[in-house]
Amino acid sequence: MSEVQSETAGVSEERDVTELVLQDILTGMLPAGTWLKQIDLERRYDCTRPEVRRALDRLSQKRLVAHVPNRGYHVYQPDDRRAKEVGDIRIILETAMADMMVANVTTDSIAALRGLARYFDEMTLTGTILEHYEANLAFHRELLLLGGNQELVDLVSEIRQRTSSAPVSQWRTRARIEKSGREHHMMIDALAARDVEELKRLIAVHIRQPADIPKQV
Amino acid sequence: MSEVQSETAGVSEERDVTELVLQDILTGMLPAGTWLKQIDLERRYDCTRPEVRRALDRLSQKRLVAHVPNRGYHVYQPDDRRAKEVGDIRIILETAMADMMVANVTTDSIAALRGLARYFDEMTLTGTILEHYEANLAFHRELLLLGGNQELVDLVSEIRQRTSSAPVSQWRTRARIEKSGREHHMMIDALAARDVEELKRLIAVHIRQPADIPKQV
DNA sequence: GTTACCAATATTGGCGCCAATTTATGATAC
DNA sequence: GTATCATAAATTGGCGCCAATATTGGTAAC
Repeated sequence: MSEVQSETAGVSEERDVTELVLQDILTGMLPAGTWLKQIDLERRYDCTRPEVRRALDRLSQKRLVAHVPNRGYHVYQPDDRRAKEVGDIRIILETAMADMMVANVTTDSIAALRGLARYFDEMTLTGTILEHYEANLAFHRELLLLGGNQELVDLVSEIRQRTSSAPVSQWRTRARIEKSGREHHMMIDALAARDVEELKRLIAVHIRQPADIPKQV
Repeated sequence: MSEVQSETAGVSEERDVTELVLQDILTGMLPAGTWLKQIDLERRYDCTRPEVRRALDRLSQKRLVAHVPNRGYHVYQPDDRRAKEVGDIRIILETAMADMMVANVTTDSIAALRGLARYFDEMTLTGTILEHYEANLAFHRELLLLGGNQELVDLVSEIRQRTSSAPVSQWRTRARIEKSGREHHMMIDALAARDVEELKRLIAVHIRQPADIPKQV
């Protein structure tokens, strides 16, 4: 009864292995193409074999890792065509919500968004990759929530993961990250000004991540 | 060695249990709210415990069944709000593709669609619920394929399953089904006429499934 | 020196058992 | 007669073992 639940990081032990592997893929700690040997994961996350297997199965359902029968699982190699298509889908969904967002916006939600945008900027400087990634997610989640379609919010979060498995290539330059931060604030401005068309334009540009990425030869 | 593999449906034995459970949910053979006891499924599909568990885990990831720890899994109770939201998402995605569809349409694709629409009509009369469901899926898949976004096709197929778990309520009346069949052909007509706006309107109406369903009191 | 084949090792993946928890049933007390 | 508690049955879910398969390294032959 009076048993201590955990020492310090007890909660993290409790957490699902799937989440841990997912995070390591998203942060680039497990690069694309890496073979995920069950024994390695077992030791890495200090968990049992069935837990590892369930995590791998779930991630392969989400198409984040690929499964080759009798060979194992490896991190999905990002595909240019797929990345573009997922980007297009996100633009369709998120710009379609722009009207609703403007209709539902309040001073409170503006304030909340501004706070999340600032938090993102902070994390750019002081946070870990994961914190930064999640700050970005939180902002876009809050923004989309204004659309009033909960299912759509979840869906976008979901498909977001499908190509962000290439965090290195997309978030490489500091210039790009800082541009993202500015774009967040510009979106809030457009929202406050009730300018639907400008908001749509900004969302599309933001998702497309225009090719200012220096082609490393 | 000369052992007979199976009596008749030998191939179906080889198939994934997840698919089988999914089909039974979709066809209404396992109604919403049903508790899916592992032993029952084990016997029903003649498979092992781990197979059942993996199937249940996958389906709960897809939000088709709900998991209550230490209590088991049960078929998801369809939620009106969610159903509406998923419908809205489908309308956004599928109407957004209308321009591309019209741009990419050929006489061959018209012919293929016409064939699938006719096949759907046939299945209305002679097919099983599953065949009918799949004929419908095949038509919409082929239609969406014209949009040129493979990821979007898969995504729609996926989210389609999220609410079609209430097949009874949506496909109840024969009148509604026949109306669906006619709408398919009207979509093809609009496509052949390169009429984007009409196509969008038809898609929206078709997905929305206007309330001609007799409210059973 | 190189290539092909075979053996040893490592990894995957299927299967079943047992502990923990929950639910149903029956008995007893009020 | 009803409510409550205890005991028994059933169900879930965690864990580990073992067979099947792929990979790697070594050896021998050309």
